[in-house]
Amino acid sequence: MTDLTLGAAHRTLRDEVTKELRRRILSGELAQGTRLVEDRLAASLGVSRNPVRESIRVLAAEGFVQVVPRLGATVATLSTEEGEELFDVRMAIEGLAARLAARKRSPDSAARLRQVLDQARQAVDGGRLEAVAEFNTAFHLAVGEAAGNSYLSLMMKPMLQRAQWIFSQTAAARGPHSWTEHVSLCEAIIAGDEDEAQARAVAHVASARRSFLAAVGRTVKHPND
Amino acid sequence: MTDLTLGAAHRTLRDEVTKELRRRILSGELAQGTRLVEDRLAASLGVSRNPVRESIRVLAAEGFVQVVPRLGATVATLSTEEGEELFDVRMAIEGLAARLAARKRSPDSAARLRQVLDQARQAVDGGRLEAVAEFNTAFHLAVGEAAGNSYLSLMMKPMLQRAQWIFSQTAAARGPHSWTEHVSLCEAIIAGDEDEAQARAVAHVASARRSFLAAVGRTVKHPND
DNA sequence: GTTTAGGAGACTGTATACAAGACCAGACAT
DNA sequence: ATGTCTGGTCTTGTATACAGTCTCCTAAAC
Repeated sequence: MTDLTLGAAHRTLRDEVTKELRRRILSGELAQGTRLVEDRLAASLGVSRNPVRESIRVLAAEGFVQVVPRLGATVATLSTEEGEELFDVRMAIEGLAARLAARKRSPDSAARLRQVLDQARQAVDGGRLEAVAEFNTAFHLAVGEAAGNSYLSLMMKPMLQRAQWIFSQTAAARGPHSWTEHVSLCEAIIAGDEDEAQARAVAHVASARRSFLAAVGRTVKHPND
Repeated sequence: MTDLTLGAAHRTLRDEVTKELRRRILSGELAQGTRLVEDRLAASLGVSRNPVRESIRVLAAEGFVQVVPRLGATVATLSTEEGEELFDVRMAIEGLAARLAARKRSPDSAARLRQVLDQARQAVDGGRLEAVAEFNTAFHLAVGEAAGNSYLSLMMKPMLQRAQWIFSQTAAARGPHSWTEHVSLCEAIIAGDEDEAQARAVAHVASARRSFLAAVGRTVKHPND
């Protein structure tokens, strides 16, 4: 009898392409505004145009790609203002996520949060910057998962990836304070203190916003407005 | 000189199919859990499978469709708990939207809000229930647009459509109090009173939650403020 | 009676083919 | 020089074709 029909987790080219394109965008390998020509992408990935097209639609729905009918798709552009705007949304969403996570605290989610924090710490110790960014996103997402709200999780995933994108684009690395903020947020959630958890989450995002603005002030000139 | 290269707003089958499938889902024409067979949909819409496939990916990203590789797509199912969970997210998001809209108030957005409210009122007077639902969603979306936050708008559109879906599924029609709540929220935004606007928005969503729970036939509890 | 092998049909995943729109460059007219 | 026509080319939109896999039904074996 077939043994793994459930656990198979089939790999489709479409999913692989989506992951790869998203990775290229988040890493900056595909710069903002880059034209996404289906033929070229398909050739460079060794697949046909169909999986590429479907991936582009998904990335467009997530906000990473802009599509204009008949004119093609480009990597979305992110003005400084749009980057800053995201932090407002994050404070609202992640504040809610932290509050709900504290309310619904469970041994499982606590273990999951600690696990991700530990992976992040190891990445920090190892100086693996790209892994740090990954686990940072994973931690915030784990908070969302701990909230036990499916639509919240659905929303948060692209939102957090977008935040990761913004940081990679602006070269705004977070310092060690980001780590301590994660720890205290994690503790508040595990302790079940809703108000404290929400406050920690909001403060953390506000702190990230300051890092972002500082980095923008350093590195970016303002040719447009 | 070329006359309309910009305003063309090209129609693609993909967009038409996406709109039509979303409409069928929101209207309940496609019930929860319905299998979405690409061949059949393509035939019923008079197109090939490709536009249908791309539409399904988009609807999946928006949360209306669940896709399992190699097994196909189905209309998402919405448990009572998941339906209720959405209201938590809405309170956070729409509260933020109302606050930002009040902060960024402008004659344009005020006119837009009043326009949608007027359309909604006409639909109410005419007893056009499906139009009422449409304009209700449009009003909430207009608040999001008035906030002047592009990512917030991007998030809110599927979220509000999902809310509309939930109401159509549970036959939880909102009474006239929904109308007066809209008006007072609109006024608070135009007046620029951030705290009042946010409070009105949160209260409105809370009111919607009560209608939902009443329709579902469960006792209203107050797990959160 | 229950279980298991196997095969037919159905459906998805992927590739290829064709049609139509958009861009670019050069020719031509004004 | 400016403008606009025209052909060629590139790219997207859509359709079709084929391969792989899943489901389900049937039948044989225990």
